[in-house]
Amino acid sequence: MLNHEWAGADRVFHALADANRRAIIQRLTRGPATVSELARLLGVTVAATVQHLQVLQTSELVRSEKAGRVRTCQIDPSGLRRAEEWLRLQRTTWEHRLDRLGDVLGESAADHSTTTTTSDDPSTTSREEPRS
Amino acid sequence: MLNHEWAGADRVFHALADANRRAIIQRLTRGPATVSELARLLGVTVAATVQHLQVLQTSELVRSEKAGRVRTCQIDPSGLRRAEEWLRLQRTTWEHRLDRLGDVLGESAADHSTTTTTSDDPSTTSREEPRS
DNA sequence: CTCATGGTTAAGCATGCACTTAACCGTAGG
DNA sequence: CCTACGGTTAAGTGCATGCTTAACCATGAG
Repeated sequence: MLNHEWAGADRVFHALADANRRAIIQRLTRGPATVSELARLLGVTVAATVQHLQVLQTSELVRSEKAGRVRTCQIDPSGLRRAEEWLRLQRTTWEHRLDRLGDVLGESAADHSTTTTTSDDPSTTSREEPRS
Repeated sequence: MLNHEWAGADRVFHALADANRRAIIQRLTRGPATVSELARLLGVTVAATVQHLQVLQTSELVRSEKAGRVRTCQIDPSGLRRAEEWLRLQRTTWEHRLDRLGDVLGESAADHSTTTTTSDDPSTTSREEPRS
């Protein structure tokens, strides 16, 4: 149930894959910052920072507004939440399977058709994006 | 506090950045699978699948054992947990900041030196990896 | 107006990455 | 032994990515 809309997962995780982008997020959790502040923090050009910010914004990890000629960036929680939920879903699914498996082993402790628990469910999962 | 050891974060998030690797994880939460099963699921070569599995293993997202000539893969929860915790830390840090900000706005509602809450904490965070 | 500051955009480049093919190894089964 | 199957490894290829420089736009200060 609630397979939700893991469409954006690709964007979010791709954004999180870069150390500098994670550093931006980490910084912004402490409070808003301007583009050049972030650039100084990362030790890269302002141009590079802007590119990172574009990625972070399209994945809904960061929001930003322009006041005068200064752009101020801050955290957008929706992206973080999405990633967090995807991970939690995977972990809980895995844990529930272990629970069921424990039940079976507890009830009929004699019969164990062992690791052949595989491949008996053809396509229940429905991939998120079968790649482009 | 508890800045822990976000060293492996780079590996984990890089691993999670690929849609096919996430598909592997998603599949393995339902139960173990062999290499060729995963290859068939992804619609790519067995060779490509092995490469993905190497990435997933070094980031502690998947474990695997070889029995005879068949390698069986399953979830390794430690990687998932690490990623989940990093995200949770960022989100909670951000939320706590909002709380403190709410306190200030509640107590001394008159004085607001507004959005200048920025840049007054030079380097409290200590980057995880200042990039190679 | 003029200059400086903060940001945006466009190439260009070098590296990394996902995938393929192809040769190869090890374990069954006949 | 011989063949088939599951997996591993090594090149090689094409595309994406992260960064830089450089030209450019817009706003604020003198």
